[in-house]
Amino acid sequence: MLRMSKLTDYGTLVLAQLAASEGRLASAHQVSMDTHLSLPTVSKLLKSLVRAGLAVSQRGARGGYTLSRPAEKISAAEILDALEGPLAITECSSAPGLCGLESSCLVGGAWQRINVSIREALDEVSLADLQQPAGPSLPPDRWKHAIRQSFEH
Amino acid sequence: MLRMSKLTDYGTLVLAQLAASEGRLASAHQVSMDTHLSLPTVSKLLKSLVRAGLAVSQRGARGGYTLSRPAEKISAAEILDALEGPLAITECSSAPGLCGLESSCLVGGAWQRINVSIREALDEVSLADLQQPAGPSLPPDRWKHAIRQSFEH
DNA sequence: ACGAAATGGTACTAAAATAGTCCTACTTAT
DNA sequence: ATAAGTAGGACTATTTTAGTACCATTTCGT
Repeated sequence: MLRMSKLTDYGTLVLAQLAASEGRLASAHQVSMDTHLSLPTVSKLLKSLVRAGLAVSQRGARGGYTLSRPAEKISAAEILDALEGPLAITECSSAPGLCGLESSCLVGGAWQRINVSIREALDEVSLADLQQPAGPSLPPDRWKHAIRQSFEH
Repeated sequence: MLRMSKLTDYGTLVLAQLAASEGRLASAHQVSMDTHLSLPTVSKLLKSLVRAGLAVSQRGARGGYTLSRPAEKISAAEILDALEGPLAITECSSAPGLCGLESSCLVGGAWQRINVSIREALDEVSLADLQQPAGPSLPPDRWKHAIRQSFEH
């Protein structure tokens, strides 16, 4: 239903691999081997991640990549932002005025509100969390009512 | 960041319009006028919505569409499902075994868990909620910690 | 100083998903 | 009978996404 691109998914793997390297420099080649993703793809992703400030690079022979900060301080939301850009759940929601139907739109900012909610929630999930082996398959019930509550004012 | 297709967004408008017609039949033509969306597009959407069971149709002259149930009983999750299919946030997450990297994948079911969480939350939002004029711009703080909590076990 | 091993940046191509339209068949009220 | 509708599918164009390749730049090691 809600989708993120394959590249973003791969990007998470790449970041997880860097996290697993614990501060040591890892070359694109190495990461490619470890993740079983093609080198050009890994390379492209690492470049984006550096530009976004999630990873840092060391150039030259013996160069490579590391995380720019501990995995605990990198949020899922940042990963999405880095690799998908600041796209919003609907086109209208990225900026006001973009939507020609705005005035007559019955739905107003509903999806937008949901989007904001999801975003804030994703801010609270770190790369370290993403690496954890599968937790409980069903999230707590509180979750279930969370978006709901954002509509009750 | 997380995106849904334009058509799904339009579909929400169409449904909202049907809801606004309060049980009276509305033709595709009428809905098209009211929403300012092109007739072929509206038509296509309405057909999908009928197939998905969210709307019912009356054929023939004077025919048209209505919601299959009150707006309060139609969830945002159902709308997504109807118009986007049961796509998941990542490819892996739609079915186990699809992902060739599964065994070596460090990220495991993390995004999947997030996906489930979002989905359940969206189950609790109704079409009627979506129609409400903008509520508070910032959702309650509880929200902020919701996904977070699904990682604490 | 030189060469090998890296990253940086960009441009390009191919494939897939999306959006949008059109046509024909079927149904029903007047 | 005819007009006003929906049903369904096929088709096309556009846009996104994925993936690759190329060349420039930096740095280590000898």
